[in-house]
Amino acid sequence: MARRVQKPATQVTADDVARKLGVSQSTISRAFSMTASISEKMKRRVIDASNALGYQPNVIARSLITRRTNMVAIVMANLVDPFYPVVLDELVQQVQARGFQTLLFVPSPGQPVDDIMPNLLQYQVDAIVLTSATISSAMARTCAARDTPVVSFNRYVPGLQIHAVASDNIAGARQVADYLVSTGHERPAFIAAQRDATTNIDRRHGFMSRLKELGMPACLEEEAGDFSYEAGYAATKRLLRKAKRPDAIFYASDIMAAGGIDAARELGMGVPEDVSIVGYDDVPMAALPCYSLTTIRQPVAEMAKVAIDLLGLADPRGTKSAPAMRTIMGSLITRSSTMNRGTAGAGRKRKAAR
Amino acid sequence: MARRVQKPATQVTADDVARKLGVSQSTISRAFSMTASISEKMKRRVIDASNALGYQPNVIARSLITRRTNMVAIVMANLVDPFYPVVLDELVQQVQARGFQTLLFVPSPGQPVDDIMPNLLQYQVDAIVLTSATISSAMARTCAARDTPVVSFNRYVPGLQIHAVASDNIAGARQVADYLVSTGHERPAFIAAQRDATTNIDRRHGFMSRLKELGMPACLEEEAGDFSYEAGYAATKRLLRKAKRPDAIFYASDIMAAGGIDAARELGMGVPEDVSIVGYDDVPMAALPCYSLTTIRQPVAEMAKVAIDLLGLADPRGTKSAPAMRTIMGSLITRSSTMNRGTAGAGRKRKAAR
DNA sequence: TTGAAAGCGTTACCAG
DNA sequence: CTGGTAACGCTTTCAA
Repeated sequence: MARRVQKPATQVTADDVARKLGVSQSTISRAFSMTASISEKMKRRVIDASNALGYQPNVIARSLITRRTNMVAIVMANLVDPFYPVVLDELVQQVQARGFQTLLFVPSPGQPVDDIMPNLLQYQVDAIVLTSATISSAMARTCAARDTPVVSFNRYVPGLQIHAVASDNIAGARQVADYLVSTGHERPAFIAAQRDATTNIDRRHGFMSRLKELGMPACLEEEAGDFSYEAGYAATKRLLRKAKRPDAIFYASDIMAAGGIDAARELGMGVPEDVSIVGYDDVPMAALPCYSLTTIRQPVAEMAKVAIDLLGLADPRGTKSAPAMRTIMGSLITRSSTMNRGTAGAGRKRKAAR
Repeated sequence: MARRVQKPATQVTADDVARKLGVSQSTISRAFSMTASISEKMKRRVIDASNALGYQPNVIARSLITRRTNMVAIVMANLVDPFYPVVLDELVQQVQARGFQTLLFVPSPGQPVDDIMPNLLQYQVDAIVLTSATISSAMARTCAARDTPVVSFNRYVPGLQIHAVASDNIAGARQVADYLVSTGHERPAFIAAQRDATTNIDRRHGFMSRLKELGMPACLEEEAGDFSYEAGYAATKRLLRKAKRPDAIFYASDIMAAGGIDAARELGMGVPEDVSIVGYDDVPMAALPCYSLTTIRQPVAEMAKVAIDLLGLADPRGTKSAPAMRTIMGSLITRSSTMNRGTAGAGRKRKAAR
């Protein structure tokens, strides 16, 4: 039996196609470019021969000379919170729709994003999307010097010279305050996540300041520490065990609110009978019957579109726009984790009278 | 005021560093290679000068000559099912831990993976991971010809010449059958997802065949159509409205089972009092108090490790191993969506007697 | 250990 | 419209 000769497994190049057709290698290149001029007939011959030989242009070699890799880096610091798979999905769709590919980076827990940036820049990505993560201003300058646009999704750092897209957290939180007051709640509380996250800061501030405007006395507050189910659960237990219990709790995020609902129920309290619960994000989970969570819906698809648009991928070497901050309006989705407690003053009586 | 000259924004190359140091460009290259021989002193000088100038090797240029991009493509057909974010997280961690980067592809709904493979191969990725997706045998041959290893995660196609990793779906489903029978269930049912998905086929078969072995009469069955909450919900409503109702339902996946629990409750039935519910995957959601779902836990971290190991990324141009199929044992996690209905025969009486 | 030179596979420019 | 030739930024022989 003849020993099978090992196939070289070397890749088919434009030269191979050129040789087969007896034309120059440049011609092969032109057949795959939409700007170069080439006759229809020749183009057909090249395409056919390429298919026959299994030739595909090597985009790595191409990007060496065009200086564009057609890759967008997406940094995802968090895949556990159910909000982020949705975000990733939308971002990737937007990237791919523009003919680009996604290079995904997931920092290991605790790893600062600045650490992975050099690595990422080595790959010569055409743009960078950061989700729930920020970089130092030094790193922002490095990116600017390289003409690599950066957009921060769902977070921003005031003064940092990069693009940013977020839902209007302040306006959203104000809507929650308006809604809770108009439905007769009298002792609202806020459960906070990371102190320094802009999402947390703005939602807290919008909520608190609007309550004050509405003449509501001091709002209760509890620090959960981070945006997790467990943190929301624990903070809620602490809060509801206090003497002066709130009749409504607004959380910095949906997943925290879910933990809150479960905590309240475990304490024998009804949601919304004893306490109304409001989240922020409108993750898929919020619509489940066991939570049926009133929340602010983040328009993720639109936010993703705006974010990718800001990168200006369309115009190669085009004018990089100045860092812009875009905030997009969310909308209040009312479900059954909240209830109308009667207009302020009439209070519980009105409900009982029905 | 002098008009500022526009910075060329050209990247710093090894040549720039070489010029500054008065050495050859090869020396710069050697300083960043761990195999090349270079004096410690020179290496220091190069590294220092590189930092000063902000030089970082261009990995794109490197990969053109090394023929390795250090990129692994991950194809994620589904990010909606909560099982997949977990999978993606683990896979990316494994990829990054080996010093590789992830090129992520999300096919648009309905787009066959075969369509995006050429695109993906153009990027010269060193390996490919497919999750809940399959490719044609022609495409598998193309990859083999290019020496690009492919592993299918959580799905396999018998006879297809690519690696595959999955939990032992047959054994897992058998465990469910054993458990339900031993806890006194007498009318088990199975709710199926896609007919052609190997996960569905194996879970169904393992369950059915074990029930038969245990002398259980014909198992009820309902087709949900796909692996979604909505499909599980709808199929459960159909099933529970029938005259002969099951006392336990095993679903092809957790998210379907969650839909099932909600459907049962909506019909006024108690879970587990009226019907026990069992899922498969052990997604984070399964542990929530409102579902507290009995399920088979897929050892995702271990599966991801095995999958990436199969790609043989460690040895460059090394011996590509023959296509292997690895199945990994899952474990039964019992929670309160199931209950003990007493040993068969004693049946409900025993429970009532307590 | 170091330098010079030859590629890697492509695009882009310049003649014809 | 087509063919030659010079990059792109790097790694890798081969000599010195």
